[in-house]
Amino acid sequence: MSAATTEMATTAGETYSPRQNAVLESALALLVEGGERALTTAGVARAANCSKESLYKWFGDRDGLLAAMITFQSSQVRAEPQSSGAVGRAALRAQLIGIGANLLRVLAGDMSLALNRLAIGQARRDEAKLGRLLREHGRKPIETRLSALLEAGRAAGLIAFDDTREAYRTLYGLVVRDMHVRLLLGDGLDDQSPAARAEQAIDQFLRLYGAERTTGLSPEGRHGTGPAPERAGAGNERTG
Amino acid sequence: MSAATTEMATTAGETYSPRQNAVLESALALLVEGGERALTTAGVARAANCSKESLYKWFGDRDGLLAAMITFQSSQVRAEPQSSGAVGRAALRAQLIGIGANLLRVLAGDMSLALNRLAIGQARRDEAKLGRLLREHGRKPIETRLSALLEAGRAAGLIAFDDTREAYRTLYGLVVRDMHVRLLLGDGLDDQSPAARAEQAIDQFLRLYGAERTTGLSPEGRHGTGPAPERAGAGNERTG
DNA sequence: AATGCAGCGTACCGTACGGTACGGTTCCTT
DNA sequence: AAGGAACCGTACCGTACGGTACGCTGCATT
Repeated sequence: MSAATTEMATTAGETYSPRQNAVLESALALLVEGGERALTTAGVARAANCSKESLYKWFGDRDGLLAAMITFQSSQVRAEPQSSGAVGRAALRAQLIGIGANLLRVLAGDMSLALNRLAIGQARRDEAKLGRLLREHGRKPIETRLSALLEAGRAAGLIAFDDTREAYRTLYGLVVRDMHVRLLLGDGLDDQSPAARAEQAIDQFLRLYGAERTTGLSPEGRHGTGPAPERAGAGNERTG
Repeated sequence: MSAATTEMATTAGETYSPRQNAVLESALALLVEGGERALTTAGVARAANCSKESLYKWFGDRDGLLAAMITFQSSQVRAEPQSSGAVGRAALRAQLIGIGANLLRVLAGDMSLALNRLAIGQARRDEAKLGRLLREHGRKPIETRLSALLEAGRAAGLIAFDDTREAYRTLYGLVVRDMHVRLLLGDGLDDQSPAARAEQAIDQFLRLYGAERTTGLSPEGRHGTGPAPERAGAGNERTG
């Protein structure tokens, strides 16, 4: 923190000076510890040993600070080097399980939960600036990476699907289920380890999308989306 | 509002008088419209034409009001009469699709989103009173209902699973995927209709758990949970 | 050495909110 | 008719927060 204060830090778009980074880290720590209510401008200034005036000069206002925290945190996160080895059946499975387990660990992390709670708490019916930022910086990357892997698997003839996004979402649902929202609501983690959970989910996914051995499926059973019986649900529950 | 102010409203646990119900409805409307920041005691009092003093007498403090809003809202929601007709293959599928579509509609509703945003925004790493309330009142019911249906299907030999909760969660994940969190973060709805989405998901679920026609699955492929290769994920992403 | 800039710490201001107190009104009870 | 309970509307209080202004220090340039 003392070495090089002069270096400008490649100011590309949303990058900040080292001093500002340190301040943002303090703010993030504060957020993780005490939630949004702990994120007062005075509190951040005190925790980071900087002046409120500097905060406002650097980030504009409180919302700017919150936005900066999100972009900063996501910039800190670099995806692993994408081990793009040749894809075999087992290798694909292993890679999917690895990414799935990683996803679970990320979502269950204190930092991720705190930022998601912050963005969700701010979101209104129409406006959701922080939410958009978080979707853009937090979810897009993993979707891109997973989608690429899925398409590689398809190219290798290991899995079959028409719509990549559809397949990705199914995979996501099988892996994460309702864990994320439950954690956001303060529930505890599952007893199952991320690796075990991911393995189970990936095996289910491969059972649905695998193309290695033509199972005894009815021909129309693969991506059926035909007109449904509709059976309009009777009740009127509203409290998910 | 004038008719019967004397009737006590079966005061069982968390029930309120008609006047209080009306106040809570106003508060909920306020929450849906403007988010948590719109939920000031003065604002609620003004919107409901009541005095702040009454608010504090009835609900204790602001947190008590928030809790009351959740319990009230969930009390308003009664599950549909559970059409417990005889279960056939098609009937089970139709019922599952109906419940799934209903679930999607509920989760995407303004009221549900507003309450979830409220509870999530309040939640901290340790304390999450509202979150627990919401999980208890909002999610338990549908889990119970769906689980009962699944077990009925299993009893009829239509589907096979060991752990009901596991099966329920898989179903939930296939139906909801990441839609809920995306909506909470302010994203728009999918273009796909709830009914179509539910149908697709249920068909996937039945493909995984269906027992009607023994498909060409490897014997161990059903609920495999054996020790995994572990492949510890390399990266250190944190920003879900 | 003189100058200037960036930033720290503090004091300050206006506002908005949670919570309380009080007077007046309506309606029920006796 | 008298008394009282519930409740509305408003005024009030203390606090805490977002945002601004100012004086001071340390460092870099020249």
